[in-house]
Amino acid sequence: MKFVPLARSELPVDTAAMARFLIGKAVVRETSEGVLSGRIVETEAYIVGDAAGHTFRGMTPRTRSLFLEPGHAYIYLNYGTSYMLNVSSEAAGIGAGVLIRALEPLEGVAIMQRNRGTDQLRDLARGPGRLAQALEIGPWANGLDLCQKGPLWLAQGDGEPGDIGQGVRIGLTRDADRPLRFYVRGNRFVSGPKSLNV
DNA sequence: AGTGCGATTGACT
DNA sequence: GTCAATCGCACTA
Repeated sequence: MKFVPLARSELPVDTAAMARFLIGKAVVRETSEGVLSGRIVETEAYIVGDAAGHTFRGMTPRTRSLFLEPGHAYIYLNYGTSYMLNVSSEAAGIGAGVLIRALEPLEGVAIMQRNRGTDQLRDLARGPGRLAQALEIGPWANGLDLCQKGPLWLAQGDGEPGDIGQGVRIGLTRDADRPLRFYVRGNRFVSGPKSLNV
C-alpha cells in the first residue's frame, strides 16, 4: 500500500478540529519484520483548559511532548498496563493533544495478531491500549515527529472518512460531558459501548 | 519519602 | 454484567 505522510502545514490548529481531521487518516508502523498500518476510526480531543487533560496543571516531565509542534507523539502508560498513542496539537508551547483510540487494521494483520495474542480482527486495535500493543508502540516513540516517515508516522487516508459521529469521551471522571470524541459511524472497529456509537 | 489514582483490559460470574 | 491487575507520576508533607 502506498502512503503519503501528513504535512504539518495541513494539520488544523484547533485540537477538536484536529481530532476530527485525523478520522480516516492512517497510522503507519515500520518494523524490521514488515509494515503495520491501520485506518483511524476513533479519536478524542484533550483541549486547552480541559480538566481531564494531562496538561491541565501545566507542563511536567511526562507531558513535555504535548507542548511540541502539532504532529508529535505523546506516549504514556495508563493503569500500569496500557500504552496510549496521542498526537500533539496546538502551537508549540501550548499543551494539548488527540488520543488515537481505534484503528481498522490494513497491513501486517498477521504480526498484529501475534502481538495481541488473538486472531480476532476486531480485537486487534479496538481501544487505545490494544492499538499500541498491536503496533508495538511504547515509550520509545514519545516525542517522535509523526509527520515524517520513520518507525511510526501518520499518512493520508484513501478516500472519504465516512459519516463521522461525535459524542462524550470514554472513561473519564473529570470534564466527562464535553463532546470531544469522534468516530466513524457504523464502523465495527470503533471501541466503546454500542449506546455511544450511534 | 509516602501515597492515591488513572484517557484500560481481560478474566470471570 | 462485575472486578482486580499494575505502575509511573503528580501531589502532599
